[in-house]
Amino acid sequence: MNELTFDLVGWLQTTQIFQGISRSQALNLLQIAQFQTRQKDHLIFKQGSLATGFFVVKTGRVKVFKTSAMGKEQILNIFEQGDNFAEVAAFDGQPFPASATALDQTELIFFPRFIFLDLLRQDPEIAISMLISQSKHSRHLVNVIEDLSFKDVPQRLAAYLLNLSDQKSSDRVKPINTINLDLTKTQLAASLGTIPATLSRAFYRLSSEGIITVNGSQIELLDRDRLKNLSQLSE
Amino acid sequence: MNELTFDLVGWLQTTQIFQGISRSQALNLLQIAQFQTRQKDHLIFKQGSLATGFFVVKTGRVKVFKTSAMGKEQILNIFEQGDNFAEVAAFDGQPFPASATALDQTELIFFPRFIFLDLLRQDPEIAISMLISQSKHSRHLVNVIEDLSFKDVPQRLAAYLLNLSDQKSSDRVKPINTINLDLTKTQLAASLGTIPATLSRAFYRLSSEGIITVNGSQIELLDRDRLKNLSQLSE
DNA sequence: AAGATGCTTTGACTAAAGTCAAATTTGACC
DNA sequence: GGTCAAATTTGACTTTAGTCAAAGCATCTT
Repeated sequence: MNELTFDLVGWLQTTQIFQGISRSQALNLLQIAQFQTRQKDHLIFKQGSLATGFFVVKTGRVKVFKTSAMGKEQILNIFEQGDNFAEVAAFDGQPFPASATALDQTELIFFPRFIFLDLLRQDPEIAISMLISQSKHSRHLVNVIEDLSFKDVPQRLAAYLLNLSDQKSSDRVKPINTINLDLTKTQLAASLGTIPATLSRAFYRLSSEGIITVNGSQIELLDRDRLKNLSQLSE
Repeated sequence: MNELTFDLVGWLQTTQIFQGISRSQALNLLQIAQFQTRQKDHLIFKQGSLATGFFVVKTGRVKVFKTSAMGKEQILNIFEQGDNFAEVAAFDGQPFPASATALDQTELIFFPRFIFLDLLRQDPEIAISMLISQSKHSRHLVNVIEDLSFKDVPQRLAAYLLNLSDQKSSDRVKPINTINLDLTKTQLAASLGTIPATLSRAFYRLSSEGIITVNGSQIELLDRDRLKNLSQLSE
């Protein structure tokens, strides 16, 4: 057991999906797991290709997205350290319903499908963790549908900004109102189901109404109440 | 073991989620399961309420949907005989992300959360069935997002009609081109993320272009090729 | 520092879909 | 068969978002 492996075991036990796993199980898993790295913007898998397993993000971020025939992109989810993704395809054995690329330089751990299915049979607790994880992903997808169906672009932006601020403020008493976008505006547009030009106008609208201040990727939330109101009042 | 119970055991073994379950396990399950019926249009659960388990549809159909502050409805999924739904909330213990009502007179089997978790621990195969089922549901949600983000209303309608026709034709050599809508047009609008007025205009567009004929809820697909083309060429 | 590349913003325009209300059709039930 | 309520369609209009192209910024490299 070299030091690298030792660290990984402990780390793996902190992930959502493998919390509660035993050391020896984790070690077994890591024998089988494949370590991969991806440079920024490089492909991890492509929509329609055959899925042979799923991934856990060791470092960096991954975007999972669909591309339309006309080249529009819709980001479905962004995964960070400790998140697992692409379980869907790993379980039903169908092709990936979406593509994935690295947003940063990224280290991934890949778990082949069949081996993982064996593990689930041995340890139902992992299956339950996986079910919980899938539930979270489903909730997120339902949220995206809700946003697309009910909210206009400024409302989706307002909701995104509040969310981002809440995330960054999670360990504080008072919320942080000056936030830095963790995505380029082009990527943000693709997350919100729109295009850069329209997002730009949404930023303009919110600033001209005095709700936020925009300075490049630094956004200041001037009026959380109005922002919240806007994000909830929908079609 | 009365005759009713006997039938149910066999039936339960044919559902996606309990296929492969043993007779004795199925019997145990049915001891715990709660049988419910709902009249047409009656509520099954409401968005935000606490989830204590999940359902299997015995007969009838169930729509799962979100409602916006302004009263617009977005149907997320429609479940039929043998389908399970609301697992998401059953697993993570959070409130239901959406509401559900019966589309027809409906018989449901309800499985309480904790008892089901026990079962998963005893029988990992059921956990795997559940993971596969969740994967299917996730794929469906991704499809809805794709439609909302990439397709205009006539395109979504075209895709829906083709899909419906394919479903009904599944056991035939030649596809059935005369189909009956299984939803009212108001419900269909809510499925496609639009409103009745807009859907009506989409039906008009497709008929005026000679792609379909509309006669109330009976639709004839006149030109499958153009329909397919339309449904795929997107933004 | 200059250039090149890629991201973002803006303008002018078009197209899509929603709003609201009125008209019409449909189906269910006496 | 007639009546009512609900569902659907239509019309006139407004709002929202997309298209396309040009201009403006930023950043990274050499």
